[in-house]
Amino acid sequence: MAVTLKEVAERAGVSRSAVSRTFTEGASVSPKTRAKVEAAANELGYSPNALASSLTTGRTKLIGLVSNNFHNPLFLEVFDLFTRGLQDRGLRPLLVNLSHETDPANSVRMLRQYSVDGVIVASSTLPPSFAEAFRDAGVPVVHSFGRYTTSPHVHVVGIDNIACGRMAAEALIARGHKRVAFMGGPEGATSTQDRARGFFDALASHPEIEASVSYARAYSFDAGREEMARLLQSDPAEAYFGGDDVLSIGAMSAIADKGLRVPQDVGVIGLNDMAMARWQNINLTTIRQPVAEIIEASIDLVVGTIERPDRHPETRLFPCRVIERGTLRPCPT
Amino acid sequence: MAVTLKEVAERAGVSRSAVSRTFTEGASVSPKTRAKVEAAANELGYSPNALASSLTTGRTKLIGLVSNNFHNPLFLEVFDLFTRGLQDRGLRPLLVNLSHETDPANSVRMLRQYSVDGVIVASSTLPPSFAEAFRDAGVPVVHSFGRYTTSPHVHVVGIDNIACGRMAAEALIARGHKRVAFMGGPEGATSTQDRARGFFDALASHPEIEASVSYARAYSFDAGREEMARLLQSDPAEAYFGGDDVLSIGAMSAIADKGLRVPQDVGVIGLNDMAMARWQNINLTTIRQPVAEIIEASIDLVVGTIERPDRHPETRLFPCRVIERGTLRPCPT
DNA sequence: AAGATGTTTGCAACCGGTTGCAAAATGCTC
DNA sequence: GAGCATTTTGCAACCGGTTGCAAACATCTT
Repeated sequence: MAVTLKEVAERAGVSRSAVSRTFTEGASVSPKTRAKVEAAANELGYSPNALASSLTTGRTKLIGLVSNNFHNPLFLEVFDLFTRGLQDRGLRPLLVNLSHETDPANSVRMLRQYSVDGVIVASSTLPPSFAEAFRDAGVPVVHSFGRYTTSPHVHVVGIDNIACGRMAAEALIARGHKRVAFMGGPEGATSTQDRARGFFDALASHPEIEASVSYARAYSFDAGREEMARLLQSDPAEAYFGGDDVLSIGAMSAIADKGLRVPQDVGVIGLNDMAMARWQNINLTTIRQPVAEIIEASIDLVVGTIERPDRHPETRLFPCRVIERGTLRPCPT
Repeated sequence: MAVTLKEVAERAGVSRSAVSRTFTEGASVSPKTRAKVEAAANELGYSPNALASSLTTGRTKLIGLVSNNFHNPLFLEVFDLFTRGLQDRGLRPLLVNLSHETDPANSVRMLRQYSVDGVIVASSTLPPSFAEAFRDAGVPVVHSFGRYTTSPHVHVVGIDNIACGRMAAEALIARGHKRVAFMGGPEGATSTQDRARGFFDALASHPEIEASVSYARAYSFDAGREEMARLLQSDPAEAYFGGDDVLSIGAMSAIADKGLRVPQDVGVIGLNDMAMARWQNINLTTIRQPVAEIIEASIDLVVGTIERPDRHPETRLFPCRVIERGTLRPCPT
């Protein structure tokens, strides 16, 4: 079915090597043969088989894009940016949906079978050991939206979740709240753990402020709504740091159902700044995660590691900032 | 770096063929050699190179998943289901983000370079000619969420958008509305054209009902909001069929800002039933598109076409149904 | 015009597998 | 244990490319 090198070579009256070289960047071909080859290739509609060439070059230009966040609207933006960013560099994303899988062995084996040049693990909930399994298998890897560790074994790109937690606490303090709370995602998610830690760190120097914590069972609307409904049954806090935007939106839905107003009765600050947060009917005050920068850096890093595999593991953290909208009362002036 | 067939063969003391055959379904190997080979393979951590074998078998198990809908929350569900469904069948999705590209030539060339076994075009806005370009190149293809045509040139799986438009009109009529309107997505999108057609078809037999139409510039929150804000400046209809859920949610935001209530002052019915539609703070009455069934059928169809490439183009349309929630007043009894 | 230099070319081996074929091994029957 | 059918095995060619190497060719000196 497909046209091969050999057919082009015969038609152009040259050797197979000549054809191969015409399609290889920086190979030695005279303008004359190149012209002959290109003419023949056009007539036949030839384009080289990337997989066959990968056998000898050792490069497939395939990048495994591994994620378990297929229910978080932020990740639609993430996939959009990753696929575009990779395509712009001539790379192809091979998507792996982890869903409930937590053992990296299968993913590692599968992606090695396809000889991916590198892997990007895009997840804020997977443990660092997941990405490390790829490194151990000799596959260049970066953990995007991953957890910061002081002695990383793999490249990590993301935000400083501890700093974000702190930032959220400070935002609530600055608004004069005396009873605040952190409503996290699942307790096992690394991002939740870190955000909680930063949140309470910042509050440590404010003993006058009462703080509490609870965890939703998932980063989802329903979980946020349920958890907030539960919280509102007893004595709720004045303002909540929701571990994620969707969670916060769910929480706000429970607050509204209870007949309370946001931000007058209960304040909410989210995290992520997904597209939906700025919808006027949601208008969520939140902490913005610079998704585009994180993704750019992740791609740069994986490409860099492909070129120099022994490169030292690096952590790139991007600063977040509070986006003022309507779910937190203004700072007293 | 990677372990090869040859090394396993040497270690097991057998020929390369023997090793190949142990990893090939249904090949002839004695239990004894199989055991030797498996032992050696385990010790070395060998797993066969899928790309190399594809050279001779002609199968890569790669499926191109082509889409331009990276801003529609429904498509997060779509990608989730596609990736899982493909993985469950041992296939690997190679994701292609079309963004602004409308010429299929590049995608076709690229996916042929990677010898994908088949392609799924997942888009409700691309014209049929897009998928046809793959078929013309000899690549098995199905257009998922595509437009129904009476004499299809490629497999199409989706919904009957004309029937959906009709269903929406009937829902509004049943509720006793006398002034209704269709607020579509971009006028060029095939899905919008068909939904409009069905909507007005159904109204043709109800001359007493006044109907109007307008188009938002995109299937997005902002576009829906803008368009509805414009509509509300003059004399609005009693109830709107929004061409899509996100569009409808945007429209409702404009309605709320104007101080009008849904459904008492203005009714809204959407289309898709994306996860968000059932969020209690949105609670959108909408027409449900059976996404999971569409995706299952798409995968079945592309797999079937890979096995029998000359298979006659087929159209599989799935029935939609109205999901009653809170944005349309109840039917008078 | 011969020699030195640089460029272009084809040969042949290789990348990591698969597979048709014939030889070797095995299992059965008598 | 010979004779036969059946299964298992290895050889060698092939899939569609790339690349080191040496020969062929072109270009430039002197």
